[in-house]
Formats: sequence, structure tokens, C-alpha cells
Amino acid sequence: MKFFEKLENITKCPVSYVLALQDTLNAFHGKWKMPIIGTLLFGKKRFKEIEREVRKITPRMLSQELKDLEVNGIVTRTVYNTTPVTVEYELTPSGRELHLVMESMITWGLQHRQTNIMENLPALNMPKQRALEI
Amino acid sequence: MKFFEKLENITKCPVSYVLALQDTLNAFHGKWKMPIIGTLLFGKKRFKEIEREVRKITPRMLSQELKDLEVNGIVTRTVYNTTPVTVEYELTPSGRELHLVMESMITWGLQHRQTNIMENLPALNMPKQRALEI
DNA sequence: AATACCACTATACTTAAGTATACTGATATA
DNA sequence: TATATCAGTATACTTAAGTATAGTGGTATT
Repeated sequence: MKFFEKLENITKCPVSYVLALQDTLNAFHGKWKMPIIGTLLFGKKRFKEIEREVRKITPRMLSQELKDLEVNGIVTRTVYNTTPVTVEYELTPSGRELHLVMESMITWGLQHRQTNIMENLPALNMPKQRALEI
Repeated sequence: MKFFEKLENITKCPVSYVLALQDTLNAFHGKWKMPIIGTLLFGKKRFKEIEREVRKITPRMLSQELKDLEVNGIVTRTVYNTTPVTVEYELTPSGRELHLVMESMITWGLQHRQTNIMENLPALNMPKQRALEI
């Protein structure tokens, strides 16, 4: 699929594409969604498991972000009435498909570092808050 | 390239991939980078042109974000000593390659809306600050 | 009897990100 | 003479995002 194939001929991209971009950015929005999705790509997990694997996240943030991901159709939440309760979080089929986006990001990132390594990428300025220790 | 092909067999992704993901997220970080990159995909532009096309951006934000993109090797800044000065911003080759990432985002976003339209995607909760009127 | 586990929530706080408004100085146009 | 344009910068402010710390109730372990 080549969305920008005839880029010279157009000046705007269709509204549906802008919405699609928005939804995808939204899926990864904030400091913690990417590591959470990343860890869930390796299989469904319980709350405490995610908390342990996504280092330095607080339960407040984890809870909030999981809720976000749930209402956005990216993870499902299943409660088992064991004692104490177990709650499992799992990526939806749509959520699992995010790995394709992540792969294209990894591809770009690797290439970008390669082509810029000679120059000044030590000067890469990162936003202050970004975790991402998958 | 299938990074997660044997996902069952691994529990972590390599550090270089995490850095690559970080760089890519960084390229799009904040409310304004995506629309700026988006508009520059249609060709190089002057400061005021971008300011007009990326609606509601303030010169302060535009200046700041363009600087970010420049030090990160995504745009170049060229000054012509006309009167008054003209300054042109253009995507680097690496910057232009971001369209591939954007395409994969659009693909995912479109699919995600399709598979979730029956359910509750009116409930899609967006972050407060997001512009994206490309 | 005291402590630990689970999956969170509550409150208060700090830091980051974005906005509003005004201004620069040299030149061009009305 | 007054106003507009270019590419921004300066200062002060508001809003969003993230952190720190403590606590919930029910069960299980030491």
C-alpha cells in the first residue's frame, strides 16, 4: 500500500487517514503504553506481572493506562474469582497487530541511527519523560 | 522483516530495537511534530508557510519543534539572505522515510476502526492535546 | 499475632508540555 | 506616514502528564 505514491499531485491527505494516524498515535500515547503493549506482545499477563516487568511504573499509572488501552479496544481484561482475585490482561487481535507498526518503527529507527551515526546523533534530544525498557 | 516471528521463544527484545523504537517515538513526540512532518512530506516550506498550514500552532511551538526535528536529523534548515530573509525547511532523506512508518500507522488505524466500529469506538478516549489537522 | 499477597484506589504533589500576548529590526507596500 | 511581511524571541501563564506515598479488603503464610 503506497499512500503517498503521487505525493506531487496532492496537497492534503484524506480525513480518514488523519483519523487513522490519530488513533495509532493515541494507542502509544504517553510514557508507558509502548512498554505495556510491548510486554503483552509476549503473552497475556496479570497486573502484578506487568508491574514487575515494566520497571518503575507505579500501580496508579499502570491501572490508568490499562483502562485506556481497554476502552480503545487494544487489551481485554478478564477477572477470575480465585482467592485472591486474578486479573489477566491480553492484547486483542487488533492490539496484536500493533507489532507491525512497531516493526516499521524499529526499521526506521535502526536506519536512522545508521545514517546519522557519523554526524551528531549524540546530540539526539529526547523528551524528558520516556521509559521504554521493554 | 519479522522481528517478532518467534515470539513464543523470547521474553525480551534486543536493546537496539528499544533504542530504535525510542528514536521513532521521539521523532513524533508531542502535539505538533506529526502535522509538521506531514506537511513537509508534500515539499519543502518556509516558516510562515508551515505556520499557515499547521493550523493553530503558535510561532513559539513551531520554532521549538523545528529545532527539535533539526537536531534529530529529520529536517534541514536553509537560510537565504534575501530581504527579508527566507528560511526553508526540508525533510532529510531519513525524514522522508518516516512516511513508511506513517503508512503502517494509517493501515493499522483504518483496520482498527473497521474491526471496532460495531462495538464502542465512539468511546475512543483521546488525549486532550492532539492537533493533527494535516 | 504479624506480615505478605493480590489488584488496585485516593490524595497530594511535581514536572513537562503547550498557550497567550507582545515584541524585534529591516524592508516593502499602500 | 502607517501598516504589513519575514522569521522568529521573551515573558508569563495554564493545562496535561506523571510521581510519591499511603491505604483498601480478603485470604494465606510464618
